Amino acid sequence: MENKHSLIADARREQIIKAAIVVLTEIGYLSTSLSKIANKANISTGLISYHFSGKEDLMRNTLIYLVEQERAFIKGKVEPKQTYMEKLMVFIEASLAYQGTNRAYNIALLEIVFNGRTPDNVPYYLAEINDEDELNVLLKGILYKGQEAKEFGDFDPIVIAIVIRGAISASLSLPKTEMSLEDYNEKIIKSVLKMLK
Amino acid sequence: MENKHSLIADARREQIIKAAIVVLTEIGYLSTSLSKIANKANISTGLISYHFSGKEDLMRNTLIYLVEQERAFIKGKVEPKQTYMEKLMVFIEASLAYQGTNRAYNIALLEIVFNGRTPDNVPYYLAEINDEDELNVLLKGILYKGQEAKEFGDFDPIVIAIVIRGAISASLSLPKTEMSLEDYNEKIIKSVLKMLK
DNA sequence: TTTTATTTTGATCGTTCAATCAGTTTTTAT
DNA sequence: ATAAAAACTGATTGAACGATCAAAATAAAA
Repeated sequence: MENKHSLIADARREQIIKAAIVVLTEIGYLSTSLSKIANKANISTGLISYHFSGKEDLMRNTLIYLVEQERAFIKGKVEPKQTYMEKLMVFIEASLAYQGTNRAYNIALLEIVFNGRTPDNVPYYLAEINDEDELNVLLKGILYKGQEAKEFGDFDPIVIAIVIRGAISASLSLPKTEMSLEDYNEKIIKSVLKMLK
Repeated sequence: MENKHSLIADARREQIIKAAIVVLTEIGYLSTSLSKIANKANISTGLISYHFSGKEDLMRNTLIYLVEQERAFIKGKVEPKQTYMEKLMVFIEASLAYQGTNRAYNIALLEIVFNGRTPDNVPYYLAEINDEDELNVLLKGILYKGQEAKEFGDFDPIVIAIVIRGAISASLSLPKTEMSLEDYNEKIIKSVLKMLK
């Protein structure tokens, strides 16, 4: 049904989304307006409404775009690895690296997650989509299969997945003076390994 | 300098803050307006401006109020304990319990943290106040002193503190069907103990 | 009681915003 | 070359908001 691919429209939509990401990062969701996004993209305000059904729709599509970027990056690093131990370590390393090198993307994502709402008016950050979140599924899968393959010991994959993802998220507000991302990565992996015993 | 205590004014300020918490939880920061808060508190809009210098000021004071509530609750549970191991376990348990029984407060806090900004226009969630955060100081202190007292093994208290607080925060979006708070508490403590070895 | 200070109201002002749409330009199809 | 469709502009509209303030009500002080 969604075959209505116009290359021009697709390129324009991506341009608008990228402008939205920049504006969100610069001034936050609260101050972000369609006219500021249009200005950043050097287009008219009406054009945004032409390509998106409204501000909510633009924000939802921007969120989808941001999630997909991160997902593709991490999945691409994890898949080639053979053992589940390697997959897990690369998952953590790639997640931290992505956050470090794409800070603007992460901030924009947070701004949307904590302000945007689903069509039922439920905040994204409270919506139970987290379960279906592909990265969560990937991580839980690694942990579970690693147990089956006797690479890991006994633990609840759901809980450990939550802990690992929490540790990754926290890297955003790492006091830069105290610890580098590399140090943090090393220490997190060390701690995680203890939990897998 | 701040001795200007009028009991009437203080009570009114708290009434406004509590109304703000309810509105924030119900409709989120984005949709929260002074008139909606005034309406919830059954007062006129102008009265809010009389007691607070503006919307930002009200939100900042509401954040302070919310942080203080949680801090007092947790610190009250932790302090009576003797060993650092006990203190740590109670810290986790009390944190989870507070989040479970004060969901509205937690949601309001998140709404402000992810939308409010410091006077320098830095988002709270990116401001490096996290270090100075009293609960963080408390937790890091427990871990550090527990090491000194040979109750715990070798690890970086800063990293472990981040991991533990991340796990606590994540409880907000725990899939209720999959796991109870008690289960989660038990499993988190089990995992944390492994990390302290 | 009278005066003064504090507290409260509610209407109003200027601003910002999302959305709309009539009209223009550009692209595509015939 | 012509017609039709798609892409785009920018001004406008109406709603919501934060802030302000003159005036009213209440409380405190004299």
